[in-house]
Amino acid sequence: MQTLIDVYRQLDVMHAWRGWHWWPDADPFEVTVGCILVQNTAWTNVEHALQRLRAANAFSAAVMDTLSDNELEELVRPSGQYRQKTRKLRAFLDLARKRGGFESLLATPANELRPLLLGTFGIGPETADAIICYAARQPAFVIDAYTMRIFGRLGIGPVKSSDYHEWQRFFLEGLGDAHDGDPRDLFARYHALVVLHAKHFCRKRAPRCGDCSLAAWCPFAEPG
DNA sequence: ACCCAGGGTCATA
DNA sequence: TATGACCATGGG
Repeated sequence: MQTLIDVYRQLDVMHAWRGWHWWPDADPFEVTVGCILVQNTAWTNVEHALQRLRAANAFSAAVMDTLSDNELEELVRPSGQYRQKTRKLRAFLDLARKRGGFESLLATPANELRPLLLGTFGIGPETADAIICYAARQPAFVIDAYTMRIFGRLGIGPVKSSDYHEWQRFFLEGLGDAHDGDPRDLFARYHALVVLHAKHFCRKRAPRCGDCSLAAWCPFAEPG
């Protein structure tokens, strides 16, 4: 039986050469906006929206707040569900303002920040954890459809369940003390690798993951 | 011409 | 609590 750290190391060596890019260096507000825009949406579409926001110089809570609904909708349109997402961004901006600004909000400790985010329209468990992990840079393990798909196929985790917090508990307990160093880095990189891996190897309709080293562990892998 | 993507909300039973 | 409709654009 493979531990979660085993899988992590495997993913790490598999994708290190690929030159994967993620968000750690990006502006926290841009990351936050991306977390909301990417909901059930292909990342390429989000890129287009981010591009437009950049061109409009809308990447601060203060500036975005001055935009009308119509202006914001047009900027965000390529990411799909643009009216919903405008509402969601608006709700987040309201929260930030109530908490003394964006910086102040993200500086709030995770155990206090998470409920605040979850109480905001358009922010569920995954988006909240993604914001805490990648924008606020505080420890949070993000679970998404990819995570459950990959590990479900590997036969690891609460396989029969699709409950977010069951999966999250499984990872937090499983990683527990098995790592050294800052858990923020492990959590952030782990989820990033899962997403990257799934994009390349684990299509939704495919019965199992594609031709990767994890296939050796997959119970559905064809005998080699 | 489909199929679906790094979810979340709301209505119904 | 557990499903299902709905959101909506762009890439494969």
